[in-house]
Amino acid sequence: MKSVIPVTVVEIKAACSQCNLRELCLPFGLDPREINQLDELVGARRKIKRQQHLYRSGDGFEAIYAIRAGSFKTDVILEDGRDQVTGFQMTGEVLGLDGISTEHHSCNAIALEDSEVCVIPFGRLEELSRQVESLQHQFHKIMSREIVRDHGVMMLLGSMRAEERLAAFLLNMSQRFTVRGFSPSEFHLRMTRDEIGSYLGLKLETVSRAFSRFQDEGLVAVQQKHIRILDTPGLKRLLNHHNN
Amino acid sequence: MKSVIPVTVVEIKAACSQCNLRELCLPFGLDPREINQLDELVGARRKIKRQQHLYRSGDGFEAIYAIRAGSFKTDVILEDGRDQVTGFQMTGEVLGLDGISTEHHSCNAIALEDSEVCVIPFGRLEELSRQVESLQHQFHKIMSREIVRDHGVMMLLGSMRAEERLAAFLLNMSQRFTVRGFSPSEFHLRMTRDEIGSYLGLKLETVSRAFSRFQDEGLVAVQQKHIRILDTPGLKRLLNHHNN
DNA sequence: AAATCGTATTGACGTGGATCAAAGGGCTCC
DNA sequence: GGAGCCCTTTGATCCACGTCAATACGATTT
Repeated sequence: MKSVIPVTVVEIKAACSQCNLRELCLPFGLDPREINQLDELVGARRKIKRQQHLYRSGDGFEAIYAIRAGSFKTDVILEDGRDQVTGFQMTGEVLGLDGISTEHHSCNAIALEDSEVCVIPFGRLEELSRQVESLQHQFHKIMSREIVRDHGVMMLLGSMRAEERLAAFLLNMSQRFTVRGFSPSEFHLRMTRDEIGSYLGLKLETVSRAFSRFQDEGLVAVQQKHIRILDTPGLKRLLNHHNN
Repeated sequence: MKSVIPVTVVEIKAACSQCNLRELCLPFGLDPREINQLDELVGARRKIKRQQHLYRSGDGFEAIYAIRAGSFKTDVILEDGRDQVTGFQMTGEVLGLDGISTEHHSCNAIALEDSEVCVIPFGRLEELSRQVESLQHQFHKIMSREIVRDHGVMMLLGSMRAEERLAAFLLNMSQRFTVRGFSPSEFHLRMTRDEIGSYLGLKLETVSRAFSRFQDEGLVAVQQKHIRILDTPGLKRLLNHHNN
């Protein structure tokens, strides 16, 4: 348990204009004046400890969240207990879009590590995006991107074999780390094999075995959650040249 | 081939105000004056013959489409030829949202039968939804609904067995027919076993066998594409009581 | 530094759905 | 209204992944 530390005002209030993630996030494409307007509506930041929920399925929907630091998973749970991880989210990505349709969230968002989000009250976002065309458009792009991403996951779940799924996953992670200024070839996964498996529609043992196979073939070096990609073209080949 | 019939003006121009699908579609929640504004931006209707593309992956994005009559499938195709059906769309549903994120479509939309869509130029939709709050909100709901739907498909593909997937599919179709005023228990599928299989991540033989099993168990009566659901609770039981 | 617990790896074996194959059956298009 | 072709069904066999089980590893706690 953390001891009680006085929180300074600058920490409480989000400020897109100062944020180095703004090129990935909602402010993308806005001019400085417009970003200031966005600053005014973005509420306080909220810290979420590892394993804690940002929101739960069924919660009323009031805001969307931009990830300021850390990472999350989203999942859906069936009555009989089965669950499916629907995505992993990194800094600059937006959480909570599922809640718009029914005014209630339809999935759970759980922090994979101690994280921080910017709270964006949705009513006020709609209001501002009626005034700021570029914000409106960027928001629509973010929603559309989520739809396109989901189609990619369907392709993966519906038509790929285990090793292809894992290769696609690793390449995707690599690409997203790269965009954020990290190494494309070496990174730390924040999720367990079980969570990767759930996302990829595989059992954790199958994920583990696929990692081992990749390691044997010299494609990656795996040490628990630490991944070093040794042969990116090799991984890509696994995806495209499916022996049909 | 239909003979050449002179097309009247009222047929050419879409008119949401006259459309019996407006409660399912973009005009939902708008007052009569607002619907008239929407009428003005919705372009001509466009007829798409069975098996023809409404748009293709890679096409530039200019408009979204509301299905006025008929039905569609969307699919994604990989370089190696594998394809994945990402959805089936019915009247009142909106197609093309995938194109917003990159200004290009990322999937194909193909008519399952002779169909007709209303063309909604996207730039003008954004413009109007800056002025009409209820339109803006309805549009956001439609996009969000698509995201939630996709999560459901991921759940299906990632954690369900073949018969559960087909049961979920049938119940979903039934529900959507019901909303449109058709029988919940008796309907005609417009897609082939192969397309159902692609959507559900199964081979067509598996789909066919699952249908036969359902028939043997008295859950449904299947005659090619004509489906009669005999035991809805039975199908639901298949879904929820997964013997874990 | 030992104890504990969650996470990961690896092996042996079972099975659900894929694959291969063949035979009808019903649309579609002349 | 008939020919051809696509679609569907069903059977036999195979294999990728799931299941069950044991062990090992690493991080955290005490």
